[in-house]
Amino acid sequence: MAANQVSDVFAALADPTRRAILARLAAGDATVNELAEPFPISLQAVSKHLNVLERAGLITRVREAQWRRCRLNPAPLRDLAQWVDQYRRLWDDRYDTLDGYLRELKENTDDRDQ
Amino acid sequence: MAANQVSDVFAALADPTRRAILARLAAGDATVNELAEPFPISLQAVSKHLNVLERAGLITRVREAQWRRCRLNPAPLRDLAQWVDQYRRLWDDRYDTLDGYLRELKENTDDRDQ
DNA sequence: GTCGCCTTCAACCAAGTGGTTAATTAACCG
DNA sequence: CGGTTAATTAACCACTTGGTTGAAGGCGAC
Repeated sequence: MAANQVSDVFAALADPTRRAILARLAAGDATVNELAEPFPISLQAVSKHLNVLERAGLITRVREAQWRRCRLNPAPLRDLAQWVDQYRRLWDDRYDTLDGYLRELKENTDDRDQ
Repeated sequence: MAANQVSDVFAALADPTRRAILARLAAGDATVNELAEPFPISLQAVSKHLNVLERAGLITRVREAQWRRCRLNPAPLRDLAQWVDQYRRLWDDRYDTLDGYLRELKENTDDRDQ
């Protein structure tokens, strides 16, 4: 995962509306109208949020007749879980020494990005 | 974890400089000057980044003589790991049915925030 | 083709962000 | 006390962001 992609994913998740959209999409695909329905903002604003999520790779949109169906793409979330796992030893008491050694080894080889 | 705190943590992590500062602090406490040294930006800019990290709860600063020592606080990262774990079933094949049931049960009780 | 629905594009606005330089505060040292 | 070092605050700037309204594009139905 390149550094700017990490930034894009974090930035996308920094907005509560976008997190709510993701939560909705976790339950299944939806159209833009369906996604916009719960929010007190304009459809255009939701469309902008979807652009941000798409640029971050968190969703994909496919044309389906006159609708554009949105689908959650979990890959960046998986990468995020890996990223935060770099820091697990800082809070996880059950993080044993061998496990810690392996993770730090991994940090120093694959994980050149912060 | 309140919704705005989640947002603050994600927003704080959306900047590569701030992620690099966290990575440095994971190796041990440091002063502002020590943290600023690797970056091509002014000390004041680093100080601003530290404010953002502090507001997000990711670091704490304590006065020590004429220095101000920065320390990483892993709690928000732990919360983040929990947040992203809500979505684990979407990418993890080894996510079995019982585990899934327990997690969704948990989502519907503690995790009212998106 | 024309109407209507779903969605996006364009232009704008207020507020926030990441950076700068200059000034200020805080603490130690002589 | 005065000087030095560490760090923050203040004021400013260019750019981004999240929202708005209005216009336009795509597609199906008639």
